[in-house]
Amino acid sequence: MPDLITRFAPSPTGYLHVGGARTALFNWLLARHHGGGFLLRIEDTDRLRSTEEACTQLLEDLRWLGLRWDNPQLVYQSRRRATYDAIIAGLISRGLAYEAYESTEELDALRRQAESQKRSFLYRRRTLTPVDIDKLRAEGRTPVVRFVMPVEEQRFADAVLGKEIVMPADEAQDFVIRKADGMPTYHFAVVVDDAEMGTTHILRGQEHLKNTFYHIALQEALGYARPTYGHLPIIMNVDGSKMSKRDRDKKIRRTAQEWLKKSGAKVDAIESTASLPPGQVTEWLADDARQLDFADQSAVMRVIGMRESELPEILVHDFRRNGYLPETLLNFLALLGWSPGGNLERMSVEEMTQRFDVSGIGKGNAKFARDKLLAFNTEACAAAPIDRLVTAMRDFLSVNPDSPLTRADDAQLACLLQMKKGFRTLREVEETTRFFFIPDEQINYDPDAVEKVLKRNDGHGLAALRDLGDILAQVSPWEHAALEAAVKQYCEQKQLGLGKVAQPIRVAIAGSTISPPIFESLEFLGKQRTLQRIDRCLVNTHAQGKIP
RNA sequence: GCCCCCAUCGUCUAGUGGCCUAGGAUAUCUGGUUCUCAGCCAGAGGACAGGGGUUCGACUCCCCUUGGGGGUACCA
Repeated sequence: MPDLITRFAPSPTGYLHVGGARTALFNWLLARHHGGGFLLRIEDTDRLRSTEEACTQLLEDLRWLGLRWDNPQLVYQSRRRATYDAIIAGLISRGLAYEAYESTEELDALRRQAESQKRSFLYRRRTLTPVDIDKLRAEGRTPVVRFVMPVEEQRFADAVLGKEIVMPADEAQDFVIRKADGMPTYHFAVVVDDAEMGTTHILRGQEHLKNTFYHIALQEALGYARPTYGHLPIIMNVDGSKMSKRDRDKKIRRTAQEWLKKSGAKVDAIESTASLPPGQVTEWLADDARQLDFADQSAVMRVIGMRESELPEILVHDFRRNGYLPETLLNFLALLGWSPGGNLERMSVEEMTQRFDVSGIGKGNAKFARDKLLAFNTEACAAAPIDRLVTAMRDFLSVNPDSPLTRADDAQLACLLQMKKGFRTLREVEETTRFFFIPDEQINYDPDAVEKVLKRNDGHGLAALRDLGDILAQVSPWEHAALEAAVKQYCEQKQLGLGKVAQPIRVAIAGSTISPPIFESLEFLGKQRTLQRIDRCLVNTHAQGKIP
């Protein structure tokens, strides 16, 4: 057994949040740095929020990031009821825990009352006679179990904050350890499981700072060793708001409402086009508290013409779908709150592991600014060997199955990646090269591009395109060097800059003013398809009139 | 309301009493390169929240104010 054991203990509520990913990463780095163990546990004691699908998604994200856990058998808290119950029975028999019967409403009233007196509400044990208990039970109340918190000062040393955190005796209160539905609360399960799993170090979010007093009191009552605690600062949005999984849903909701207003379409049109059950979108739009699941979100987005890149990236899965490399995300996340010291920033996973140290973790909250992540990703992609990029592209396509690039073979992907070198994300590669894989007749010409490049200046662009169609037809072999030579010769002849000639070809083959370098693009597209697209473009543009 | 944590360029951060006229990254701006987008190259501007102490000397230590964040659940 290694002498340092960390763990990551998420609740399965869907794809992994970047905040959770960072917590996992720090625990993983700490374990790896010391040659210790990193364990995974699923905290699914909230029956309403936990689903099996969510759990699968969570594990998928951790695997994608490369954060491997060491326990082949995952620990699910929901399957450990018997263990918890036995320990709770022991506490009750020792007088360290007891049943309490107040309803939620009664407790709320007490809290409000305390607040009106400008103090905080603390639950302390009230003595109940057997007669009282019979009466409460007769009323049909199901008790919770509360732990008898010792009324004394509690303190622990926080490894991240670098100081002792103290709770004075008069803040002690008896907290719930078993809910009325029989499930343990988080506070109880976390303490028991960490002890049984041999956890020695716990890095977790700062929202748990004050819970730690409950946990150490429980550890003392149960004779467990106290792990080292470190509370991590929280990751915020750039505007200072909390980064929430709901931001995604909110944004889709807002865009859908705008779309409905603008297009004048009915809600059920969205439902039928997206092939969702009738009423689902209607109910979702009517109720702010509702959320669509991932697949349904995508379906709605397709109908209202919303692109993935318009969504706030909150989940690890969002970054995967938008074409970031996992190692880049890890590097960036690590630097959100941790610094190895000095000016070192770009690090491989190995370097991070080597240098990781809890004392280098910052104490203040950090805002999640994407532009720096983008820069990291650009650099990492530029530095990555081509086969790494092909693998990453395959992975990207596996979570973007609608992309026409799924039809490309590995050699083609490698070629695209090389043509687009300097790209920022794999999504950018996808968006700027998908025209290669779309049937010629499905190329849409961007009206602005057609106007600017082909029609403006008395149709010089169109004229050039017509000439080039004939010139390109003569080029052999169909390779970028030969193509370049032919086109440049034409430029010289006509006293034209290359830009005046390349752009019309670009619009003709890609439908827009953006593509990989033009001669390589022509080579990739092939002679026949290039000439077909030029013809089609000429015909289409003529059909719209205004031809010189 | 009550309790707790935190505070360096827009953002992420380096800095642990003199090395700081505060370093890096990113973003921004200006120039250059290029067939588009991106990239690349060169340069510029930009921060120690405020006020008190302590000290020969404070970005660094202490206190207060302000600001930000968290908790205050039979959620985790």
